[in-house]
Amino acid sequence: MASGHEMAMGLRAAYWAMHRRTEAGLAALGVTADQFVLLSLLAEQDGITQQELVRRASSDANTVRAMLVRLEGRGLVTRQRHPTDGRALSVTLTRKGRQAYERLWRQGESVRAGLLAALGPRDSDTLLEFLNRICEAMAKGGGRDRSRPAAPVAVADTQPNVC
Amino acid sequence: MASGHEMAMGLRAAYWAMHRRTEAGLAALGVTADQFVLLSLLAEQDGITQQELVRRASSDANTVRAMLVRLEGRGLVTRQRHPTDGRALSVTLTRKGRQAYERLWRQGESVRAGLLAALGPRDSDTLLEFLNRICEAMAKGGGRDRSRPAAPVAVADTQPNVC
DNA sequence: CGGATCTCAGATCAACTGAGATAA
DNA sequence: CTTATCTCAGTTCATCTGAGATCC
Repeated sequence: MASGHEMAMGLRAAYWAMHRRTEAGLAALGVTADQFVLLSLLAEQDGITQQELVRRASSDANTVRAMLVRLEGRGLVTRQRHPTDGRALSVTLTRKGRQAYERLWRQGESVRAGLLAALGPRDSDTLLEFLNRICEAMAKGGGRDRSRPAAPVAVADTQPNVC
Repeated sequence: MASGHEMAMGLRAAYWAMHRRTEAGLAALGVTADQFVLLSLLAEQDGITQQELVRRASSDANTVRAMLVRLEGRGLVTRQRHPTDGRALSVTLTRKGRQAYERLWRQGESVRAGLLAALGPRDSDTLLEFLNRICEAMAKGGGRDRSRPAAPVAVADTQPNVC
């Protein structure tokens, strides 16, 4: 019978094993696994704001900014004022960034294949559902709020959440 | 149908959600979530070597050393020469360390309860099995070996592995 | 005005590299 | 001699805090 502590340690072990393998595969191309996450989110939907990247990458505003500054310095992304919201920045992959992303994606093929092969299609779906439930459970109540008293009466979440 | 990329992102999201909640809960007691992992491994089995901690914590020898130096500086652990292997150090919780660990453990109760409640006992077992399979799959082939040409003909692993 | 988005400075920690000491 | 364990110096990256600018 699994304890909460075992689940936590198992999650940790699996995440780090995956992260290290990804990192090792991508290192030759000069991009970290975390930076690749940002690039892949931009490849999926270009022109989203930093805030959106923060949410989707399960990260932090300052961290994402620092990473984007590095990526921008290497000419992989650009940041421009958002057309309708002057506070926000709209982040886009450059041509070079997209080419780099495609190479990185191919480089990570073996990791993704390994994940799928480890569980098979059926259990992969189940795992994803379990992980989403955990993410939701962990997001509730412990989120270290950086927005003051939280949204008051948000009727429905219009934005798709990471969980 | 889940893709390898979705599994990776889901694993990332779940791990970080859990990690952040743990970190937030433990912050008041001046210990990071990663340091707590070491303390909990020592509470489970005292007197193990740094190398053993590295394996069980899914970490790195230099990282573990740095963390132990901090913990030792705060009087939570001690390190002494291993009785039979002069190369190794045997790490132990001090009285203060064990007391701190017990407080930290209680502080993390809500996180562990949240994990269990999110899946229930049956699915928790299933998740643990999935995570172990992923960990094994990721450990194969991509481990960035720091031991030269790898063990040659190890008949059976005497040490329990993290995966 | 309050709230959201981003910037900047600064600190801490974790992760890693590479070289070396020591012991098995 | 080779391998394993740990030490040490130094680097990079990610994370987070807190203060402030700007815009909605």
